[in-house]
Amino acid sequence: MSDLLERLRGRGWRMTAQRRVVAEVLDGDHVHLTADEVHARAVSRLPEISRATVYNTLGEMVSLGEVLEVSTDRRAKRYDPNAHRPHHHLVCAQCGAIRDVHPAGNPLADLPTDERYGFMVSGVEVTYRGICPNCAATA
Amino acid sequence: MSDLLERLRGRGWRMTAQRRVVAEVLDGDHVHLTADEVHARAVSRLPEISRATVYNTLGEMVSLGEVLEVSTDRRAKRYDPNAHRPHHHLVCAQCGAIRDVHPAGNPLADLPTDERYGFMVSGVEVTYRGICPNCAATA
DNA sequence: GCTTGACTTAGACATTGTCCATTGTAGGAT
DNA sequence: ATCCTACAATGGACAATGTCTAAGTCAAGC
Repeated sequence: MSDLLERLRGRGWRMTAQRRVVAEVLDGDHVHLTADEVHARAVSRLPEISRATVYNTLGEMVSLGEVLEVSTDRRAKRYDPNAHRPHHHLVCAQCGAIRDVHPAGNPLADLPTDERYGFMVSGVEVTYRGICPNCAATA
Repeated sequence: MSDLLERLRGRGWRMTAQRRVVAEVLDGDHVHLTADEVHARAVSRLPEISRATVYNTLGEMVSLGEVLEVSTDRRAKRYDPNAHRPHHHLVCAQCGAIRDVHPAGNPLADLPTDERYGFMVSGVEVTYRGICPNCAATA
């Protein structure tokens, strides 16, 4: 079930109840929770887990490259466990729903040398914005 | 000098000293200040301008479509006066420097229908990340 | 079953942004 | 030129998100 948990264990992570819960909460496709949402769900399984621990644990997972930080809106970072398949995001401007997408083309190749200003360009994020079917129907 | 100021005046904006200062601070190319940076520079010209006014004024300019909100890092929104030529951003992962870039290609066309999940896709943001020449030299 | 260093906790603190009631003022009307 | 009035600015409280620290707790190796 939890591939994420397995990978973390394989890296010699000290396995605590708190970390297990955070990893379990984050597992899946199209999962993009904020730190607070992760905390809320973690609390429902492990009532005494603290906010600081959730933030720490998420931060460590990001450092290990097992989870991606995404910021599709300005309110809070979101955490995406799907770190091993490169992908971009499609965000509903109204309700904030997020889907992972895999566009054709390679944006990195589209940035000409004379537009790089001498930077060593290492990555690119693409965020598509629109209205999801749900919000379009309700509107 | 200030095209931005001219455009705003043309929209029937009530012109106050505060708004003038904010518009002047924001004018130029490759300008991507945070609200607090705008406030700091505005204060040096108009000591009694308040934070709330800067936030309000920036928000209004964004609503009018004369200024873009950019969030290249998670710390604070940045404001980009270059709203009338579509462009994307190249960000230094170390020092946060930002350049406007104009990549070839059209990312919107690269998103296949079966990856749109029924969304009405209206826009796309592309953020390139790398290390700027300055930081590369110091490293 | 100990020991130890890493992990967790609670809460104070920092940063960024928003709101509201009050005061001030730009720009049209007189 | 002066007055009015709606719109703008002020400042300070508040909210949301995230970070830090000191003290207590526990997983994992011996």
